[in-house]
Amino acid sequence: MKVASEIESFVVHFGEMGSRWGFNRTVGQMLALIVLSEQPLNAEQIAEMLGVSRGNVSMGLKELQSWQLIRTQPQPGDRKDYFKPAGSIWELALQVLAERRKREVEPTLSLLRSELMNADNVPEQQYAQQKMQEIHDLIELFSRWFDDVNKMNPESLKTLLKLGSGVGKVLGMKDRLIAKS
Amino acid sequence: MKVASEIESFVVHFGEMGSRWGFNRTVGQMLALIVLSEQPLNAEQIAEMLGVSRGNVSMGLKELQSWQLIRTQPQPGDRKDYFKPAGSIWELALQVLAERRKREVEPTLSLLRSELMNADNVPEQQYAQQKMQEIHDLIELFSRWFDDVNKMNPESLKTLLKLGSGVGKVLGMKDRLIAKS
DNA sequence: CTGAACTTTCAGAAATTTCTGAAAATTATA
DNA sequence: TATAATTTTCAGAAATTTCTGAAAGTTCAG
Repeated sequence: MKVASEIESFVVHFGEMGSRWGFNRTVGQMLALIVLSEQPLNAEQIAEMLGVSRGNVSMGLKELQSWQLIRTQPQPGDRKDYFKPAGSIWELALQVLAERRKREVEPTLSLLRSELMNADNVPEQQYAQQKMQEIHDLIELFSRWFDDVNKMNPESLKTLLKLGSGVGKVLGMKDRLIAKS
Repeated sequence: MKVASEIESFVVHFGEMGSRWGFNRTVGQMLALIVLSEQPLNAEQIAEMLGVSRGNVSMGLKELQSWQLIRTQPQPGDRKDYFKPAGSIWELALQVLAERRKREVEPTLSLLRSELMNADNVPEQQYAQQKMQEIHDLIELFSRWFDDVNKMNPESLKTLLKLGSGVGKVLGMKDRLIAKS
């Protein structure tokens, strides 16, 4: 791989991690490279730096665009497409979560809803149906929570995350507070 | 697959999803089956129901145990191992998240820390290093948050999730509240 | 229009992951 | 201790995913 060795190990590692986040090794490495590069990169540069084929890079770029993680930046006097991250690190992370929810969580919720809708009322399936209901409710709770906090501005969100379970202490006071207001 | 058809489609779907959560299709299906089954199941029953080999089930059970998602339950008068979920749906979900953090997030944080530690101070890498620092800080923030809320009891956690960004409104009142207490 | 520059496509090859099933290992019973 | 019941292991087979690179497609300047 033709990048500074300090960066290489991160790019490689990020490739491995990428596969946990819904895209394959090479796509993960491509994203890492684009994020760490101050200048936008073209397909040929990426292929060269990662030592993979031009065709593979083309497919990977398409995938990263479908995730809305990168976008093109026209370079004056050059017909090639140059790519840069579609937002800040923070925005990219939220975008990955949002996209995964759309691609994975929504279909699961739909399936569970329709299963529970058409459920026959036979005793030997009641236990399974109850578990499916619990799973549905849990996923929906997480999903709604994410949807909600995703709308917050990054600074508020950071504050919220830093507070963590400390929020619980504040919550305990909420009723009292509201009564006083 | 030898299970009620209402359950089958969920088990199959859960298998697909499982692969996004760190284990393969069959392991995902095995977990779904064990979770939906009121009675503990033995390896032979699972192999039979999913139509996979006994050896495959043995490996899958080992994996689910290493994730601490299932445990054995001795059945009087039967030498076979019978498996059941290691906790409630809620506990299993948190366990998957906790395990993934241990297996994926921690190594990434370590790598980033050591990269940033040994970073040379050469100008052409400053941008990349700054991005790595941002990624590190973001991951650490999420990680700490999760660690923290993971310690909450399920009921408080549910309340917190339901409140979502509504917490923001309460937070704005926090200083005032504390001043009054 | 023509042709050079660039990108995309996709069939087959390569790499990787998962699965099988028979043999080895383990465990309990008599 | 012998043996029957059960689980684990793992080499090779099968399935799946990813990658290559040449051909087809697109775009645009002249």
